[in-house]
Amino acid sequence: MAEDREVTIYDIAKYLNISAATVSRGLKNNPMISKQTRKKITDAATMLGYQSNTFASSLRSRQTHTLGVLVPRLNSHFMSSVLAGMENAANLHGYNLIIAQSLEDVDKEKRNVLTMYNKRVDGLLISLSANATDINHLEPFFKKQIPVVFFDRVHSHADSTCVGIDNYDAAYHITTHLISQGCKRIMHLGGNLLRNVYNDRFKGYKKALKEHHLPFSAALHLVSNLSEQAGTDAASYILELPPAERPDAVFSANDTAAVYCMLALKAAGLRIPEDIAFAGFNNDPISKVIEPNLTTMNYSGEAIGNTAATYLINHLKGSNNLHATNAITLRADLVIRASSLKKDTAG
Amino acid sequence: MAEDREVTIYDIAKYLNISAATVSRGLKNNPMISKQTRKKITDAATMLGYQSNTFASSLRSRQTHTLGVLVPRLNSHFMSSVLAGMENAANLHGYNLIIAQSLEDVDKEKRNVLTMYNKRVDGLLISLSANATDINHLEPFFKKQIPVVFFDRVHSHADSTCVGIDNYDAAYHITTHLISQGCKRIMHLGGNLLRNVYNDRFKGYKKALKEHHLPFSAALHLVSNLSEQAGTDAASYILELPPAERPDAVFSANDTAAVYCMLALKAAGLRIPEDIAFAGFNNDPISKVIEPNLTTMNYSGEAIGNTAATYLINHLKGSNNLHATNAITLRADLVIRASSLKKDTAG
DNA sequence: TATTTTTACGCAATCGGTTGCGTTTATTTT
DNA sequence: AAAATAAACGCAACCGATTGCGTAAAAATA
Repeated sequence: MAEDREVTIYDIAKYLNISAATVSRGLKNNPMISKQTRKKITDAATMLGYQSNTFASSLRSRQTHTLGVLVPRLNSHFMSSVLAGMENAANLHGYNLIIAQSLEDVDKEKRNVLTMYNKRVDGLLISLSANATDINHLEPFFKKQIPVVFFDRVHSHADSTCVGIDNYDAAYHITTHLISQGCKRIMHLGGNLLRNVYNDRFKGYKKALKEHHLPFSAALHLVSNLSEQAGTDAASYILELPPAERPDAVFSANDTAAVYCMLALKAAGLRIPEDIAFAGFNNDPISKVIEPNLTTMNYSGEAIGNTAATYLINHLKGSNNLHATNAITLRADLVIRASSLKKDTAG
Repeated sequence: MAEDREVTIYDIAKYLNISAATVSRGLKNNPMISKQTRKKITDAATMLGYQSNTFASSLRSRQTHTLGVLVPRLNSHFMSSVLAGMENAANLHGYNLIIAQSLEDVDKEKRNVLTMYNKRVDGLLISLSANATDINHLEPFFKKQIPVVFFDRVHSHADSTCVGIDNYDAAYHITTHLISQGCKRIMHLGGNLLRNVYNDRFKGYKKALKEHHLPFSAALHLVSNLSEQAGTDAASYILELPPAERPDAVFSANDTAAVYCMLALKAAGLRIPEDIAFAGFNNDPISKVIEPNLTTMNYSGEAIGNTAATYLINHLKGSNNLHATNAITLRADLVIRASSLKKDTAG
């Protein structure tokens, strides 16, 4: 009873007594085919339950309508928002997403890049793993002119565009805010300086210090993976400092480390923000739950994902050009919450 | 200089003066081909920079080595963990993932299912959207014997397997725990009862009540989408109840609603757990940040994702059978934290 | 050495759309 | 009405790997 063979354009052609070529064109709304014929074709297609075979199509046309997405880790609030944004954009334009994670491992990143390449993705969206020192593994893409868009953890390249926020500026503002609250010894919990996001935040932090004639102290700059544990460790570090050398504020490059640092310091009896003010980065859900609520930098992962994917797709469709655009910077705004409010705002 | 054409098995064949058929077989380690020839083939392949064309392969072999993943929302901690688990399993076995989200909309779910079908995924991993009343849209898959594995938000079907936890049992235990702490008026913040996860949790909650001769009151059962807003709304609802009718505990079907309910009640001056105890579900990161820390049900999204994907892949490889297995239940354990500890544990 | 069995490989037909180019039919121009 | 142009469609060769079946060469057996 159930037909085992797939319905093909040849079946439609036979059914309508026309050629398969016409059917193929008709299904793609090729103006070369008359309106009436097109209608007949699409009608017959739905009638017969036709489903286009993407392989045959991709094989011949060399287009997959698939985008590769490579991220360090899938399971973070930020990254899942990015993916949601990308999925929206892709879905809207008839593209699919192949998603893989490098788990912060360059070797896995390389393997995944190769897989994406083999799968002939039409374009690649990538956020680099922590320990990637170069982007030589992307050469096959550049060589074959397959467009690459970096997002968040980017790496400048002549043939591709970067989508993200201005981390330098954001960190500068957040640090300035802490200074405006009267903080003078501001610690920075930073990430791997190989990655632009952490490097830029570090630079923005230093710039703000310098501008306000505050000294930069290496003792107040901790580099870690910004995990929960790293936050807790930072707290221990702070508590072990001689009271006179303790920071009166902490600017963390992400909310997770900030929150877990706060929790440990609160447990040790420190008051926030009176004894030590806090600011994070990301506007992660936990920043609205910790008490006092965490001052942080808000930017939309969904917007980043959506923008990056849309931009890539538009490039593929020829309506814009990656090579002309070096970077797209999205808005990020400082969300001031109780964790950093030392002075009366009424002041 | 740069060759534009792809390197194909024909190039390898020509290079070695053998047939393309032999090359094809040699690349797949077909024992029909002698060891030496195989070696020559693989060597020539890497030498010439050969990359297999998956379309040609898929077109002919009718296998895509791609799994479709369809989830309600990508951006939740739980779901991104699930995806991470799936990605691991898929990557390990040489499979790829095509991921899409339904945004809790059946229509989008239907469209996505169709896309996956068109993309000829080898199998489908799906968690149903909130308002899906049936799974008729999966019929094409069942009809074509393409394996389907449900996870988390499942729907029993003769031809597929469900992977998740025992929500009934988990809710029963969590409610029993609240009762053991002396709570007598336990409210339940539940989700859409169409979905097994919420329905089962509701039933488990009721069973625990009944077993301890506590009356079930519809006034203490709120159904919502369990969002932040829903949690806040639940708090308002509680505060508006006559003091005598107020619950002395809340069991929420997820952590988000629980946490936002707690925040609002705390702001209103209620003490947790003294005035009202709390328990959530999911062990979301926020449950460890809220004060007091939230008692919740912990289960691994990664394990669910990994198990579901692995099981599907094994089925595809023929080493196990979906039809024989109705459901796979993973472990979930109660994590007791301060939000529900009314009695001295030393007691 | 003749014959059977194995082993190793080649032939050629797929899989199902796509597309350059040629051909027919309809429309416009002179 | 004849000629020129445009519109609509068909032919057939792809795209690159897979695989059933056939065959030549090598090994085993008689």
